[in-house]
Amino acid sequence: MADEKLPTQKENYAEWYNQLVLKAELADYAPVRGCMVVRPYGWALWENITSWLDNEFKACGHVNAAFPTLIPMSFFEKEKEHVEGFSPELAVVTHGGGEKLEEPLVVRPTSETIIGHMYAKWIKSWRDLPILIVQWGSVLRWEMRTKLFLRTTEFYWHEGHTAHATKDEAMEEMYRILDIYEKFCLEEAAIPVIKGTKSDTERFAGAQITTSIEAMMWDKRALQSGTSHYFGPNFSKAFDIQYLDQGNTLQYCETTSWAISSRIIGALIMVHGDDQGLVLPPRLAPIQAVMVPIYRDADQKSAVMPVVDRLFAELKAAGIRVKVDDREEVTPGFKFNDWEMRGVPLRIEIGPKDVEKNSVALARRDIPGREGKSFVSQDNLPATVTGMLTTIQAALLAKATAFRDANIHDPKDYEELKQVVEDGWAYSWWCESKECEAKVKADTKATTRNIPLNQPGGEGRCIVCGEKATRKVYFAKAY
RNA sequence: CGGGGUGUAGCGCAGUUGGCAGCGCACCGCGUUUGGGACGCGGGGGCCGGCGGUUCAAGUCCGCCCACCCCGACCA
Repeated sequence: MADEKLPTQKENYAEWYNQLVLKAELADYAPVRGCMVVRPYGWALWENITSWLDNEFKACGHVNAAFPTLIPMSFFEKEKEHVEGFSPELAVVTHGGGEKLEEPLVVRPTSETIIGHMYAKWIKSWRDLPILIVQWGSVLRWEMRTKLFLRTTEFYWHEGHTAHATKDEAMEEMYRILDIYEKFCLEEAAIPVIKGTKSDTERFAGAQITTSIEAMMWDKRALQSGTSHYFGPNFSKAFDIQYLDQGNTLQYCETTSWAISSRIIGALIMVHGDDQGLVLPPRLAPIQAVMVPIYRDADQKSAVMPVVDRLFAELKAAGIRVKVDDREEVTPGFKFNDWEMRGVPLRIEIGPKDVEKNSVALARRDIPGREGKSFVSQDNLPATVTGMLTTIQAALLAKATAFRDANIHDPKDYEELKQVVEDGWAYSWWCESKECEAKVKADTKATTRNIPLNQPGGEGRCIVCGEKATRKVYFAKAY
């Protein structure tokens, strides 16, 4: 239960975030360092995220499956970049059944290797392709610094792993998924994102191309909110994933993988949250509207509650995720604050005056205080509420988009870039050299986020070295 | 791994020259309250992070260890 005020976002953003996660009962610290317990409210939110994505994946031919948590250590050594990228953060099982294992087992940090191994068994012919499998589960990465949802030792996600006959098909798959991720962020999470390609230094270990969607948090830092990778034949060669083509020639498969993790919940918190707490987009909110009955005594209660019950039934029948807060031990005022902390998009207050006037009071979470309150008729309440939820969903996206756009700058020179990334993003021409990228990082701590797919065209001069550049990139400090 | 900090009731903390372990919130009971975080009265709850040492006596002094949090180098 929310028992205290949060620090404001300006006072202490990190502390605002931590306390919000705990007080909104999204998650709690687990007894193991860096691990979290996702509480029922947080998991309900996650389920709304996963079920939407699951539907989208299935709609374009993907199927779900499950692979083991434990992976032979030797699998990780088969792809050079992959093992180099992941070995620092592997958790390794050395004992089982009271005895030392002959070969250590890795708790999966991602499943390319074991899935590659299985694909090699399953794929013989061009007729077996493509394989489009998604695994829902959790993975473990030994992180040095953790933060609830944003970076935890164990986190939840889906990982899509696909194998194709040709490069074109694999590339198409990578971009198809990136589009789904973008659609999810815009339409469900109300988070504007930028689709783009990662630089070589920011690429996934073992990938030929890594694409990402990048979002701006309230503190103007960037959060990579989803990734989609093209591996070319890297993993196929490491794991012997080969097929016979129509001409009876043995070919290596082209593979991809892609993921959105429970980190996206951190993005929802940081993009929409305010000093009162969480603000959830209606399409993902576990509770879209909460009803708070108001009465002084038994007489008023017996007048109010039948109306509450009737309206609740109507709203529920209309498919709205609605809850009645009928707790007796706390005051309405407390409930207002409590549900605001939890980010419920719409509050419906019903008291004696409303019973008399056939009205209810609606309070929008995204517009705090009096301005967000309106008094509407009880007639056709489901339609009114549905309309309001749609309005709120759109308002959140519009607000987040305006905020992001206002904080992306096009610095004139390197000096200005250094200032800009202190409190925003820079969108600049870049020669794509590691040296210039490293210089920016060393000088400012900002990294390249991605090279957007959507380019202005033409060419310019690298913001760092002044050499010819053909593409623009986003520089920002990132989570 | 480096720097900083904290470990005492579920949470937040106080605890003096070493001398019966406390306060606020939360929790339980009863009553009054209820349109923006109500109040009164009465309760329950402790291996004081762990181990060792000093002492008649340790939450307090000394040593070692452990854990967690915050700030830096890697990552979705």
